[in-house]
Amino acid sequence: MSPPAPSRRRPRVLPRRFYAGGALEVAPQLLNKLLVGEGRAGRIVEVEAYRGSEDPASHAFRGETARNAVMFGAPGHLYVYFTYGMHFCANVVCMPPGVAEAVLIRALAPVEGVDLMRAARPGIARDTNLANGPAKLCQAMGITRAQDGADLVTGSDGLRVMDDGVAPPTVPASSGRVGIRLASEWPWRWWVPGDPNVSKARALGAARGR
DNA sequence: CTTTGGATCGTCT
DNA sequence: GACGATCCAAAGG
Repeated sequence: MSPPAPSRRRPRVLPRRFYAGGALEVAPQLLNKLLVGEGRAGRIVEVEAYRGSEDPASHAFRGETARNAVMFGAPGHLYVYFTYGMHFCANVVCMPPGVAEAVLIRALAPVEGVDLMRAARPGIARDTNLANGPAKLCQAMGITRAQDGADLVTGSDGLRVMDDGVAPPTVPASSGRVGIRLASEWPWRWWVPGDPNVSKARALGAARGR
């Protein structure tokens, strides 16, 4: 009898074709992948899908502007936006140029460079509070509008998404999307069941999973 | 533990 | 001129 195969292997960059499909397929597949950069790495444990023209909650719903231009570009790039006058949030762009779909990364489990994440978020006591929210993880990873458009496949801007062999959950937990008014009931939020780094959503309707 | 309000400014109407 | 794909501290149970 040999022991069970280890779930981790040397991390590999996800290929461009990983992002070729729609946000609804890519989002749950991104769970347990690694966001790597700036000497830091975090495992993606919570995501949300946004679909441009068919989704009234999407930044791309009303067409292309200077802010959301990256969403209309090639897949595998990072769309970073500024909101609430002080926060950044990061999305992975899906689908071919001209079709604006993206996956918002909502939470990371810190994996590497925790000291750097702490330095970027002074005053945070517990590791599970370093990146358990879309703006928190940008702060922890050092992501700002300077990384808008970063290519996550070539890593030319210092950021990559990698696969270390940990599979996505067979049955991810899901619920409606957080913090939006229109179409908030659409079940396009997914997370790794039971992970302590998943964000604490404010008042949210019945969630499935855990 | 939960609830509430303030911070702060780019973006689009 | 209004409103966020949010976070945090403070106050109450």
